[in-house]
Order: sequence, then structure tokens, then C-alpha cells
Amino acid sequence: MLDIRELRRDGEQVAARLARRGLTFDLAAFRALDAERKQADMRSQELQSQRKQSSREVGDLVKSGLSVDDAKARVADALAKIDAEMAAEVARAEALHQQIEALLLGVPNPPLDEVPDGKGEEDNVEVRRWGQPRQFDFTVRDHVDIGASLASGQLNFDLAAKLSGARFSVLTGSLARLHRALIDFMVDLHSDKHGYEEVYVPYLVGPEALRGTGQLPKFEQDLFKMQGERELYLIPTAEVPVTNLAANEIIDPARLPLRYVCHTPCFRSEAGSHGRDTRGMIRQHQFEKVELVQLVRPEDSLAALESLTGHAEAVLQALGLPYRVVVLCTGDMGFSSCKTYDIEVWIPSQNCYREISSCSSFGDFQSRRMQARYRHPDSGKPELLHTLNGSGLAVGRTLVAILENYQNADGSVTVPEALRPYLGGRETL
RNA sequence: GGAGAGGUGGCAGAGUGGUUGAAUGCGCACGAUUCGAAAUCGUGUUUACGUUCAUAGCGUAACGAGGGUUCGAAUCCCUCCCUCUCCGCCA
Repeated sequence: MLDIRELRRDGEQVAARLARRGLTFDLAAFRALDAERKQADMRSQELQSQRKQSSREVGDLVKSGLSVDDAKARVADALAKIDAEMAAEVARAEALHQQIEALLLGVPNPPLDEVPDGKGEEDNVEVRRWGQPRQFDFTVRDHVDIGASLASGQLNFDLAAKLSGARFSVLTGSLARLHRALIDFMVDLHSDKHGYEEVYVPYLVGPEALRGTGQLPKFEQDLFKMQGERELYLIPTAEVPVTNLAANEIIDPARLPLRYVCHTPCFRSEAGSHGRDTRGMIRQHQFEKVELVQLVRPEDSLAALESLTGHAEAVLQALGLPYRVVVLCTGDMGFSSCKTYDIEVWIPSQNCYREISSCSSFGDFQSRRMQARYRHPDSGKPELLHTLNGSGLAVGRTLVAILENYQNADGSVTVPEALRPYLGGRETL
């Protein structure tokens, strides 16, 4: 959420930064609303103050020996005058606060200055590459073909469709095991080598948590919502429950930075992407992800984004998968992010790099929504944290990348060395 | 699922209608004392919003959440959420 004080102080500057995302922020409308709010606030608070005073008077009079009825009679006129105006005025102020909040909740995070301008995917800027895409001396097959014909295990979309319809998958045998191995491998790497604390969280969350990270109120159509008397949603990413661990908390600065690694399934309705990636397990309604989340002091967030991205890259390096890192342009960034690096892994069958991780800094955008704060050592006052997260990595897409990059002419797939301990020493699938 | 008890400040724990944002204790911060420390003494110690140059002052709100009664609610009533104990069931 935008900082309303900054908006008041320097609205032009905020609007200009938002304009880089292709968004027109109606500053005049905001200012008019805020001016009205200010007026309503001051008036309603004044009336409340007067009313409080009258109540005290009754108390004082009763104490000094007057009967309750007589005491009430003394202030009746004053109260009548206040009440004639107060209820409506308080309601007006409340309504204006809600209007302003609703307005602000719908505005995305302004990008950092260093983020490149652009309209969409094509304007993202490559930052670095790692690894050489392998030259194949046979015809490359995609993961769907490989997964359908492997001797030791199967990737089966028909079985999944029977159960749940399109965009689900069933894995059997060595592929199911590889999938599980990837999760363990990633979580171990981040907790043992990169200093993240492993955490297990609910997969169903309430609307408050989703509002905190920015999925609500604007993107409800992307979520799966439960039937039933309680309002619960399946998490679209571990970011939601894990970041919200700090919601409404004032963290002891000695505990910072908080760094969590969390494996969860993720559920996305993929509304609005019906035609995209319909083949294979690139884009599913359900997938596993190992997520990295950091909560840091504001001055540390830029460095934290670099290191977090590096931690995600380390997974690909350990697996020997070629990738590149791009910084997303203003037009391609997520709603809550102020700077995002996408890591894209080489997919041989598509002859291009595809997103396998997205690492973002949110500045204080999420923490303001969820009131995730820490006590500043100098001022002693609670101040907003900065939040970050990144996939480390998307497990299904990692499995796709391994099948395709490590495929052999005979239809088998070589197991990357780093994973062999997790597959009972197995060298090929 | 059945029966009962609760949710108050960093923690413990008072407060069942009146100036109580909240006693007391602990913790914490600063100061005094001390060679230094402990002990002791003193002072201070929730948050949000508004106003403001101001993290000064002032105002408003908040005792799980929301609603109600009342001149006045932490205290009374209703709904919801959560925690604990016992019984049942269960991976």
C-alpha cells in the first residue's frame, strides 16, 4: 500500500513513479477526498471531545451529591445539540477513511528508480547468463514426450484429467521420486547453506493474509476459494502465509533479518491465461514450490534482493541447468513488487529461457498492509519492515528443465549429480 | 461433537458502570549510589489516527473482533473468532 503521508507530501512524485507502470493516479481526486476526510475528521473528533466532556460532567455532578436524573438534565441540552450532528459526522468520516483505504489498496507499488521502463515481457533487461545450453546430436523431445515414455516412471496428464480436469498432472515411479527429491534438495540447500529457517505453514488462509501480501482485493479471480461458512482460500504461493507470520507484529531488531524457507503446494486458477502453455506441466492449477522469504530492515532490502536471487540461482547451478537473470521492466512487474528479478531456465524443446523463479523486493508495500514492523533501535519506535521473497525454485518447472536438459538419445534421463543422494544413488531415469 | 473456563499493556496479574490507556509486580530504559557490579532509590516505559516543521504539545480512538444498552462500558447484553480443561471421535 502506498504511504498516504508521502502521497500528501509529494503526490506529484508518487504519481510520476506510478506513471512508469502505465498507471494514471488521479491526484486531484485523491486530494479532494483527503481534504473532505480532514474536515470530517476534525469536526467529528471535536464533537466526540465535547460529548466526552458532558459525560464527565454527569459523573462529577453525581459524585458531588446530585441525583443521576438531575445531573442528566443539566447536560441534556448540550448533548442534544451534539447528538444532532455527531452520528452523521462520525459516519461520514468513517466512510471517507474506507474510501481512501479502498483506493490505496488498489494501487500497485511504485517501481524503484533503477527499474527499466517498458510495456511488457519483451522490455525486460537481461542481467547475466550462467551455463551453456547443451548441443544435442539427436532430435530434442519435450518433457511431455519424455515423461510419457520413460521406463522407470511416468508423467501422465490423462490420469490427472480424469480426476481433476485440465492443468493437473500425475507423476509415478521415479518421476514422483525425483519430484520429491527436488523439494528435499532445495530445502536442505537453503536451510543448511544459505541460513534460512525452515517453516511449515497452513495451505488455507483467510482474506486478511491475502490482503497483506497484495493478492486481495484486486486479484481474487486468480485464487481458489473454499466453500463453507469460513472465508478461506488455497494459497497461491507460500509467500502469503510465510510473510504474514510477521503481520501485526513488532519484531525485536535483534532477530532481523528473518529468513524463511518453506515448501508448499501452490494453487492458482490461472484465470486470464487460458491459451498459454496448455501442453505439459509448465502452467498448472497445482504445483509445488520452495519459497524464500526475508523480512529485513529497510536499509538492507536492496542487498537482500541480490543475495536472495543468488540463493535461488545456486539451486540451478548445483543442478547444472543453464539460466539467465532478467530484471523485469515497469510494465511486467507484479502488483506488490518494487523490483523483481526473474530467473529463467533453458528449456531445450522451446529453444528459449522460461521463468523458473521470481525474486522481488516489496519495500514497505506489504508490511504497511499487514503492519509488519520492528522496533527501531535509535528512535525506539515501531517502523515498517521491508519484505522480499523469491522462488527457490518452482519444483514442477525444475523437473521439466531436468527432463529436457538431461535427456539422452536412448530416451533415458541422466540424474544431475547433486540429486543422486536423494534418489538412492540412482544415475539415470 | 458434548460439558465447562477464559481472552486486559513486553510478561504476570488487578479491575463488574464514572475522569482507568488502565493498580501492582516483573522486565526494560535513563539517572542517582558504587572503583565497578549486585542490591537499593528516583524517573520513565502501548499503539493507531488526526493536527503540526516536529518522533514537541494538543485532540480522538483502542482492554480478542464486530454490534447493542447507557449521559458514560475493560466492566452489562448479543454474534463471531481464538485459547485452555474434561469426555467422545480421529490421521
